Amino acid sequence: MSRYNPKESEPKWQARWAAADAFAASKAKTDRRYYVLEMFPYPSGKIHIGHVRNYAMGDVIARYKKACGYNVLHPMGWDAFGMPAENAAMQTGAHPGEWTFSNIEAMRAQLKRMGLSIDWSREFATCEPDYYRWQQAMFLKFWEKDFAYRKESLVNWDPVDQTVLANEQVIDGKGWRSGAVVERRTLSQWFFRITDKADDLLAALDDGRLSGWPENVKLMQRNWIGKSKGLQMKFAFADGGTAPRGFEGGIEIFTTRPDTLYGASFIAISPDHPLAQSMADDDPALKDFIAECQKAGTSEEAIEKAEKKGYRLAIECGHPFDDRKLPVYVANFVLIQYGTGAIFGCPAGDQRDFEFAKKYGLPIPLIVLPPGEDPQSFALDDEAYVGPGTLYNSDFLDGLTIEDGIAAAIAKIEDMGLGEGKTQYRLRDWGVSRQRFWGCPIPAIHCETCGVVPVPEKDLPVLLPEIAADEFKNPGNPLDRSCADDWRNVPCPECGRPARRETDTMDTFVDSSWYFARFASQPDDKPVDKADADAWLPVNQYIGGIEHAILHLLYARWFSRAMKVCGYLSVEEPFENLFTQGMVVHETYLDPDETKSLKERWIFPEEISMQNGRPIWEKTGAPVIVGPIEKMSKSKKNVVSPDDIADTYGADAARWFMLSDSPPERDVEWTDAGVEGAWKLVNRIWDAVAPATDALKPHDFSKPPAAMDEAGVALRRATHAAIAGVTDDIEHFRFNKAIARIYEFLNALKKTPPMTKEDGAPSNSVKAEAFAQAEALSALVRLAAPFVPHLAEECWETLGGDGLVCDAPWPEADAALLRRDTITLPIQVNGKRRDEVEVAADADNASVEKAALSLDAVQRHIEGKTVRKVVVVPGRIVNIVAN
RNA sequence: GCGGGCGUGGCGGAAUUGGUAGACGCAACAGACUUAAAAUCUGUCGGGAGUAAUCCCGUGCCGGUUCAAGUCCGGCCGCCCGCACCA
Repeated sequence: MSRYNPKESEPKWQARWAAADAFAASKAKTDRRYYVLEMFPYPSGKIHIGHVRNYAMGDVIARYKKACGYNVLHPMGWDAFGMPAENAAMQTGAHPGEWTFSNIEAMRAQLKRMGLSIDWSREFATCEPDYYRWQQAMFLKFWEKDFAYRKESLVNWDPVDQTVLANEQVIDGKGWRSGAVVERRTLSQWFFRITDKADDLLAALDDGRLSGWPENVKLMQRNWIGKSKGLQMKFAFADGGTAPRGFEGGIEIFTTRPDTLYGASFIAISPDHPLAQSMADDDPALKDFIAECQKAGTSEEAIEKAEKKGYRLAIECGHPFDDRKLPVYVANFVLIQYGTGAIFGCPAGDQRDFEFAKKYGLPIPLIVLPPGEDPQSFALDDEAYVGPGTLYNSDFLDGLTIEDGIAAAIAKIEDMGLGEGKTQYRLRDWGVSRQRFWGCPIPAIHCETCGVVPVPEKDLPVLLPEIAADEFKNPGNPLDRSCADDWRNVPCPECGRPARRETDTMDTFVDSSWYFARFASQPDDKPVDKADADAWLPVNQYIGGIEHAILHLLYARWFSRAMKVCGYLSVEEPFENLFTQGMVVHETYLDPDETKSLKERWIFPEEISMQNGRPIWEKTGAPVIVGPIEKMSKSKKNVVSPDDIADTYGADAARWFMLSDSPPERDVEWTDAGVEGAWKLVNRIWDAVAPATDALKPHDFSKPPAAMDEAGVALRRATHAAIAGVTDDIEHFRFNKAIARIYEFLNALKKTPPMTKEDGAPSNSVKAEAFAQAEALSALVRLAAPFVPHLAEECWETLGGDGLVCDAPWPEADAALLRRDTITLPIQVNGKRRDEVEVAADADNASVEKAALSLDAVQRHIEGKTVRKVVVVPGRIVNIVAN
């Protein structure tokens, strides 16, 4: 019997699929369609095993749905703009585009080796003008609709890389890449007005529109949007005469606890608050204080340890309800980004305010009485009280619960015309400007006379200019240097006078916010054709890493809404079902030589061999230190190459291993033993199929023979149980269990005596037993096909199946074979299993009880006792209670 | 600090959602084949007692509900993730 040879088989079947155009999504037949999408890769250079896991999952779904008769769209492309290309350019002097496209070439070849059922005709890269020009067109539309706007904003500025950094890219106050201390600058930046949709983005998480999303992702988005209801109100200055110019009206604050207004003892504003900035002009000490606040780290520890500090201003505010005067501080713990950048301090009800009041000797009026406390004797220890209770010392609020107090206080303030109930969001508008070259140019022109003017649509695309390779070696954005003057200097589209292009490009998250729509429809005169996009969207199954739980998935949801308003498409929620898969992790290995720096001590797994169960470094023959199991990363060198795996075991084994054992949402550890196990499985399937040449041919599977021996019936039952089980498991993303069932089925199949002639040749008879075996093999191959597609084709051909197995229909379970005439019930006495009994499946409780009580083991255990109760759970269990 | 999740053999993990704990795989051990190894096949494989039949214990710990708890409830311990001076 020949051994299965993936090196020959895999390229052969890949070529056949391509020749048959097997995975092209049909444009016409969208009534029974299914759109499977895995988050498209950044072309970093090479596919890693994590990609293999991600795409293998999507491929199982895509192949399964195709077999079920769906018109499947399963595309692939490249998230191709971004910093790494520019960093590579900085190092090598090559154009970022060159680097990107050569990576795409390499990675496409690697992906094709994995045998994915991709419709490659729809492939694109976001850095291609055919893609980004439509992004520019939509940008203009968004601008027109006021979804895109410019504003001055405080940004994290990396002085070495000379670019703005997202908050996530600032680590301990330093740039994640350059390590330079990040500065805070005010820059005029482009924003998308995502906060306008905050309420709907939040509502959809809870009203069933995203019922196909995992709870943890929804929770993260909920927290990120961070809705809180409260009161926004103005504290007037106690002496209007002293108010600085422009701030005469008072200080606007936001609070979620207006019920505690009587507990107010000070007002605090952020160091970045305009009032603080303005007053600092005449107050050098305040200026110093503000500068000091801005220097402080933003890391977790820095915040936790940071002392509450304030600077008392020479102004006071009046209390809205009585004649108290409240001092005004600039305080380091008040954030400009949230609410109004100003608060009223209620020390008794807020720990930060409490610490602040203690430090500056401010009063701490008690206003919430915890349940069961005596108003005369209740006192705070060393903490604010934030729990439930009744309001007191609060005039018209006395005796109310916190909830009622909030409503009453808001009503009163509204009556007085000082403010109103308001909902605040933590979510901020999306800053999309990046001072980078390798991104989608923002189609705007700055004119001294006309201001910021949109590039006329007829002038799109604004292409990235040709830049001499040398220029990339300098930090910063070449678009904003003289080398780009030919591109940068343009006449104003409105007045015709000399003007300058916007040199910022768009955040790459913009590129990935609509690519799924472009996969569905790629007209050459607009972003998408509405009818085509509507026919395919929403994506039925989206699969990707949990690291995109917030930003990408939130931006894409907003972008769909914006596109809908602009008339490009009709869906608001682009992803019907979302699955977030776990990472691939691997052991790390370290050179024991501690004189080297840690960074230099990591060793690639391929340099390790096992001797007597211990890892040895081939280079030295000496043992290495086994480090922790971690996410595969280049820096720790704990990576394995999908190409090497495919060379050794084939793509099928790699795919099988990535989906077996661990549940898909959990991390999986890559081990050599694991992939070897998968390789064994490939061979076991092949060994089961190989002797059965053309075994399918004599049979009409729609007409099972009436009579069959016991082994045949048992095999048919196993076949149909496997079909039902695997189908259910795939539907529910339980690939590890689907695989376990295939193993079980294979074990059952191998226990059945082979039904071939003695000389090993296939039986051409239509004997019932041969039918059962042929049916089992046919099902086995089709059930395994989504996981190990190349092997399945080879098997299908051997068995004499019609056409390609990737075009074959999914097997259907016969319900009659899933039903059992008799079942085995476990029998418990006092909750402990003592025996089991075989009864008719439809036996009534009385006869089951009788059968159970007649068992020897049961009699032994109830001897000398009285049977108090017999619990019969039909089809499940019997429990006899005796004492 | 706030929010969420998880804890099952040597390991990855199953357990139809309250009903036979340990499916399936990996590793290990024993045997068959082989001059030998690899591959393959067969068997054993949570702990303890016993020749055996069988019995006792066992899902992080303590308690509770129930005929019945890995699963539900309360309280601890440990690990992981997200957010974080959000007023």
